[in-house]
Amino acid sequence: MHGVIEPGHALTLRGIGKEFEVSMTPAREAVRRLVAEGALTMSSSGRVSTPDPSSERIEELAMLRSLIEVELASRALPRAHMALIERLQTINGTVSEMVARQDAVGYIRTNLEFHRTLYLRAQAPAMLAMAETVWLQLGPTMRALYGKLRRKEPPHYHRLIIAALRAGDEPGLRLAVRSDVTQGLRMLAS
Amino acid sequence: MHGVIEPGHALTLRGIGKEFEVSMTPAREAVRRLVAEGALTMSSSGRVSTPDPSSERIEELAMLRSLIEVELASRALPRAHMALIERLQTINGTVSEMVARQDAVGYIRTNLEFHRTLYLRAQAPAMLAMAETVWLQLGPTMRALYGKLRRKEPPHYHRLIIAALRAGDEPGLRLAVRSDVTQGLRMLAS
DNA sequence: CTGACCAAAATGTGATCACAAAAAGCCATG
DNA sequence: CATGGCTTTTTGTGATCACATTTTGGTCAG
Repeated sequence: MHGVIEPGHALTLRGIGKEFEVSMTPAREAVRRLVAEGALTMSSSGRVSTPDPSSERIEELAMLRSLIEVELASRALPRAHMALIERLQTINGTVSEMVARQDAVGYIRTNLEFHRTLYLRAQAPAMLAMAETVWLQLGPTMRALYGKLRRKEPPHYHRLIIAALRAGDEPGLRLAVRSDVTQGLRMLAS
Repeated sequence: MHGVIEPGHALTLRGIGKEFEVSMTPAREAVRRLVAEGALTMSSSGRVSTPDPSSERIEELAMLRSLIEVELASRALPRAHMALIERLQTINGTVSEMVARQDAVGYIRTNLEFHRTLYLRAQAPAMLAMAETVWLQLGPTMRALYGKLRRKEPPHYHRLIIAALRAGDEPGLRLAVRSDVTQGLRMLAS
């Protein structure tokens, strides 16, 4: 989810087992789960690797993020108090720091933390779980994306999200979230 | 997914293994996958059972169906030719037959087949997979719902969907799909 | 240098087992 | 008749093994 592993990287059950000092059985169960969630892909022969989605699939996943996360943000809006907004600003500061430090994994992690913090307020665990499933599928891809666009400034749309939350502006919030989610991935898909 | 098992039904690894004439290992892997997809829930002690979602969770899942399936239908619309519409009408006839026969499982299966047939035209496998994951979570619940409302007439909104497809009416299609998806589940959630 | 072929190594699968924890019965006690 | 405690049974977990298949690596012919 955090882009620690690049797209298309192959994994083996025995390798995972050795890495975490367990036998093949727990490694197999973990891999099965991750495959079911789309975090890993399994070839016809049973080998697993991180997904390397086509641009069409990336576009679909971006649309799913947009659909689900806009709804989550919208549900979080009426419950977003000052303490939450301040927390989001703090996290956003960390995001900027990661950008300045050129830390791809740190950037992805804190960026997702920003979104998750907001969406937790929506009190919608099933929808949040679904959103996180999509994040899982996009993890390696987001890392590759970060390497491509070499951004130097912190995310613009995060500021718009915070501003819309502060103003209680629902249409503005929906637009800002959609833009933030779509922005980077649209570039990678093309 | 088809409501063969009622909500809250408990399953055991050895029982599943015996039922399908395999050892515990394949049963475990299947259960792990189904738990990851939300088709089964796992207690803290590792026992698995069919989900029996709260009304809040049902409402969330209905919203997810609505968000995803409206988009799928919208994408399928420009590609929906006469052959597809006729096929949908045939399936819809089978749905009516299942309603008349009071066959809950048959009704759920053909109803989902109606939706899947339409959405396949959207050429969006990731979105379709996500929708099917939601169906999986709602399977047992839909069976319980069918027992509650004892419907006698075939689904009204399916006709609206077909009519909108025929007319190329996108707003009408979106509304019809949203209504069809929400209709039954809203009743169960309350 | 390239490609095909073959041997060797690596890998996933399914089965079985021992063990600890949890659930289910069961019995005595109030 | 209900209830608390104890025993028995059931259940999931992790480990290990044999086996079939796939992948890999190297070698040789063209």
